[in-house]
Amino acid sequence: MAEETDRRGQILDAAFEEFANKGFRGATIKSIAQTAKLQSPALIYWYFPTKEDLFQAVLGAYAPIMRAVLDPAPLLERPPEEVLPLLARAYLATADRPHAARLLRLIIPEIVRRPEMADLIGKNAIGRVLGFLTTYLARQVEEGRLRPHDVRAGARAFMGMLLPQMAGKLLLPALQADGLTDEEHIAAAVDIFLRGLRPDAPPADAGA
Amino acid sequence: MAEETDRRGQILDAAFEEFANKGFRGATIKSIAQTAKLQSPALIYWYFPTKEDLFQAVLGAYAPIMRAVLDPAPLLERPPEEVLPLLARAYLATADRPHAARLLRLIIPEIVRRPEMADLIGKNAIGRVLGFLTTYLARQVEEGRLRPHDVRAGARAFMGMLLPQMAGKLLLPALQADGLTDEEHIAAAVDIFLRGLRPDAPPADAGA
DNA sequence: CGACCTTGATTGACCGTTCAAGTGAAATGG
DNA sequence: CCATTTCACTTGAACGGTCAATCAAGGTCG
Repeated sequence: MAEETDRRGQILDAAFEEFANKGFRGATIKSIAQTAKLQSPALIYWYFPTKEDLFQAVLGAYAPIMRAVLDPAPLLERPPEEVLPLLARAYLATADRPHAARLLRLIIPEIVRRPEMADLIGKNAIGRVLGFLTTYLARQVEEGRLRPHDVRAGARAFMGMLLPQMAGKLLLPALQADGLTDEEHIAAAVDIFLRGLRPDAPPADAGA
Repeated sequence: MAEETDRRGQILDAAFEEFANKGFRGATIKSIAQTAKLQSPALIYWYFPTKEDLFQAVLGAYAPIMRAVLDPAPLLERPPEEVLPLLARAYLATADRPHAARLLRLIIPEIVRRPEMADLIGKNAIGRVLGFLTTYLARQVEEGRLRPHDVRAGARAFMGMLLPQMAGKLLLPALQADGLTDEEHIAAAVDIFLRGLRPDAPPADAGA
């Protein structure tokens, strides 16, 4: 949209859409050229040496879309009652942002087929969110706001609780049949998680 | 393995492996024929009219692998402390069964590209597990073993808590870096979930 | 013989990619 | 001031390769 005058951006946009809809193999140079309204597919090769390079360029150009979700701000000091709903909301909201949703649909199948991409996403995206949550939970345990537990599992569990809802919006519309809204799910999930980790039986010798 | 004498089964096995490794488009009739050690790819067309039909046949032949996970036995009456770990263990164990793992790797990308498959999986597989969990949780709430809550969200949350661990085994080996074992994760997740839904603070005016 | 199975060669479509020829606007030179 | 060269960009046509699918011919049983 914003790139209509810029040929390179025009191609990048079209390639993004085509790759997201049909996958790397399913999207063809010709179909990308058509989506970009080029008169000839050959033009793509003026800007990108190969289809694979175009794919990587699309990834590089649109990856920053996820930055907001991946860098969960300096919330380390805020209490979980505040942080977790915030995180959950930001997380589920990505499925409502068309570009982010398309990026996810683009990435998921490629994770399955390309080990390097699985490594990249595992370490840089999911690993980072999980890493933040892990240190955050550990900190909250230290401060006595959560009971001691395996924070690696805690982080996985919290992130995971949101995944089926996410999948319902992104991939499996059938899951939305029961009409559970994001806010309802977030409220219930955060409630279960927080009650499950509430330090309601502190040891007698707990100091500050 | 068990089908080596049966040509049709031999092709089905090879097609399963190829489709799971390379996807529908990536696997070719020729590569399937090579994997099945056929002298000619044309033989495939004696048993299956088209590549698409072969794909559907593979799905039909190997889908029953997931039956054990999808039909969670008549556990409705057992208490959650018993049922949830059992369910979680059966669920995560599928990633260790090579055939089941391959089936999942086959299905996931096709869910993204084929809306009909998304519908099929959403309703028949995930929907069924979620459905069982929903009615199970509702029953446990009725019997006072869990506190009242939105059971739709509860079911999603519990299933979801296991997903990151599953993903680590199946798709994103990078997530296994922290060395969290299945049993550790199951223990921690079930613990959080059960404490989070423990009916330990009944409202004052709670009736029967 | 005839039903079932197997094969090598082939077809037509489409793929990613290349290429030589063109375009038009800016830079150059007289 | 205009003619000419230059160069970034664009185009249509074509190339070699691979794909799913076809087919006629042969083999192998009962």
